Amino acid sequence: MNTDALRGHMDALLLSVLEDEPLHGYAIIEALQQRSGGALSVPTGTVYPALRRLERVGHLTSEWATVGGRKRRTYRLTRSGRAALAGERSAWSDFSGVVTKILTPRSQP
Amino acid sequence: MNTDALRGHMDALLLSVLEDEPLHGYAIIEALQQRSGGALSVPTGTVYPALRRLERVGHLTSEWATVGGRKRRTYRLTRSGRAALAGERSAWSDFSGVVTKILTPRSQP
DNA sequence: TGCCTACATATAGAGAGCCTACATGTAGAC
DNA sequence: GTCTACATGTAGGCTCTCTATATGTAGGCA
Repeated sequence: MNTDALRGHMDALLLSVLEDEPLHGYAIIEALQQRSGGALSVPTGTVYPALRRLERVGHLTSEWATVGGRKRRTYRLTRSGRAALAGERSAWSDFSGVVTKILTPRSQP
Repeated sequence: MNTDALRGHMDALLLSVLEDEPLHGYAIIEALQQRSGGALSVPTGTVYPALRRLERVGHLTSEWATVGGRKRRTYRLTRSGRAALAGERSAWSDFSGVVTKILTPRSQP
């Protein structure tokens, strides 16, 4: 799937996978892949900058950890992030409803 | 609604409103507004360049007409455009399914 | 007569955000 | 010793949408 279509919805996806538990970047990519049934393969060059952007605006916080000799930066939703997620869900609902409506064929009007 | 979220889906919408009948740019904008129940207000600076782009790649053809002293450029789907529309619908179905799945809360897993 | 709104098309410049490609390094399997 | 999986990050480019502006006609109204 062309993730270019995700433009503008990436934030929602990232916030959503972080809702239940904190994760590091690599794990987030895997979570997106699993939850999409393998359809979504988001490149690292998209995820890492996006996570930093979300942290910059206050929706995420991060801390470094070392697990098995590897350094991980684990991201966690802030209160603001949870609010943003709720907003994104609502926006997605509206948006997808409108697009679906317009895309639905109306052969016999 | 923020039409920036439409990035990547605008083509699908334009092709879809042109499916049943040829329309000119201004009428396309009104059609999008009506079909969305007033939620979508796409600026002219988005629609006109997009139509030209779709014509350039062969999904649309256009011809000038004068109606009531005003010049209109009426766009019509080509065969390639119909095929593209089918592809866009399928892509939207996949895309929205994946996003909805990931955004759906999973409180009790 | 002059102004305003609706109709109608178009371009320039800016900005956002996603992409590809590359850089760097560890751990463990073979 | 080499390869794959794990793990993070930056640089530069590209596409598409946005805002703002320009141009012009038709018709209503004062």
